[in-house]
Amino acid sequence: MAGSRRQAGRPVTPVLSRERIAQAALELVTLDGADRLTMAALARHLGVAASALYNHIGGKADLTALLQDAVMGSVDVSSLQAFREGTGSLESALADWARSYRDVFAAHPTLIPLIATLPISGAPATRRMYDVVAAALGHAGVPDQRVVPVIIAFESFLFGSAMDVHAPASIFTSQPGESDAPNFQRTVDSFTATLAAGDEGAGTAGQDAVPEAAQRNPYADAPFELGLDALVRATLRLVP
Amino acid sequence: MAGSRRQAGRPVTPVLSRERIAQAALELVTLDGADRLTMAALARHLGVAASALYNHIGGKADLTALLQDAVMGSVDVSSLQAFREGTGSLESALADWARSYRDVFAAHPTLIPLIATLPISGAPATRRMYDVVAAALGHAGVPDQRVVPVIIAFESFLFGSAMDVHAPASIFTSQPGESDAPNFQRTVDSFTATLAAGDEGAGTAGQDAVPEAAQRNPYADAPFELGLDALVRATLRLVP
DNA sequence: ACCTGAACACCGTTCAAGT
DNA sequence: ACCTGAACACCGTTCAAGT
Repeated sequence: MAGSRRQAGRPVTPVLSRERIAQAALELVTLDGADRLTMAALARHLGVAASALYNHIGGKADLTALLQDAVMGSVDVSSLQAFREGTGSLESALADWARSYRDVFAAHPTLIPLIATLPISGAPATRRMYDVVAAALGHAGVPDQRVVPVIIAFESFLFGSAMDVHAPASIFTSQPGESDAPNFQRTVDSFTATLAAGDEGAGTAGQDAVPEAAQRNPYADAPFELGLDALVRATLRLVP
Repeated sequence: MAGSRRQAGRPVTPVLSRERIAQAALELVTLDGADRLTMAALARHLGVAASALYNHIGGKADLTALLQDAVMGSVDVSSLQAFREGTGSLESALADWARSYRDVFAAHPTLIPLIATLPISGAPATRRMYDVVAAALGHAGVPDQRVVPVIIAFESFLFGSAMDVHAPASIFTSQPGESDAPNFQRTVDSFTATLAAGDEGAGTAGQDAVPEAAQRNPYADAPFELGLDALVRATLRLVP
């Protein structure tokens, strides 16, 4: 216990690097959520003092940028790449990419607000992803000046949808007292009833502070597919 | 200076209330952004000690719920209401509502991550808004079990779009060094070129810590209108 | 160059003491 | 019931001191 501390002063071989820090941060976020990603916790996870991190990263904003690239890099663009090379349809390639994108961020919901408003310059993996999407859209015949609006419209929807995955399902369980909003309540009941067939009553279980992916809102998938279909159709309509 | 402090003990007439707190919080957020909304700052704004707030609200989460309702209540649903009563088209009513929704949250971008994942129970103004939307969709002939997915798909897109309004415009100004992502870069140039006509070079001005609405991303509107059109069309397609 | 450990100015929240 | 003020366990960040 007492002897396990590293002595002060420069170690013979560096303990940290931007890569090690990024990886540890991603592990921590995946385990505990971004709320628990503090400089102190990250340092503990790496076995160093918190101040040691500042030898490698500029601060917490810099750490966030590292995380962004690590997460974006795991979005699956293989279908789009294949389409660009002549295999498959734009329709299914876009859908595959969008579902992967949403899944990746649904697995890290607390990261979304951090990442959604971040510039992509200096985030190589992110730029690479955009490039593949742009190339595929161009290959399909979408006019150049329409490509960026398409990508951003998708992205806005994907970020929002990823957040919705973790909206508490209790959105739809109205309190006995509050029977205002009768129109909304009726449509909610109708919607949940259609899902109830073939679904064990998901909702009441797992209340405590469970890590991220735990309480997945079962009502998020139908809206996602509806919006995705709408955006894919709009994109196809842009091809002359 | 020395005599302006309130003495300890219960004041003859209460200084605070949930309403006063909510209003002050909204003022503070509008002025400085949600980052600067701390219990201490809020208390200072109200002229009380921070601990006094806990006599009226449960904590910061409770404060956020108060804010949610205050903000949601300012979304304009009059077009949807008019449509339900027989005036206008669903198409334009939905678009009016969506633009208002986006504008409201674009004015409070830092609030989005807080609100997007919040339950709506116990938020009366929010429930009222949903009710109007649901009633309008029902009046147009959208089947009951499809109403909720439509609303959530819109909402996901609207939250994402509101965030995009405040994405730094520098997303599109690539560093001289990084000329990877050539496909993306070409479409970016093409997009910004089409906007350049009739636009004073927005972008380089206003770097410092300006309050919320200051740096509005000029490239956010075209993607928003594209996605909005896609979702409106998808909604109309649901009417038998 | 790269680490430790103390220090600083914050944060949200609790609680005894006052009226 | 409703306020003050001290206190607690945090936060991110800085910096001298070590090697």
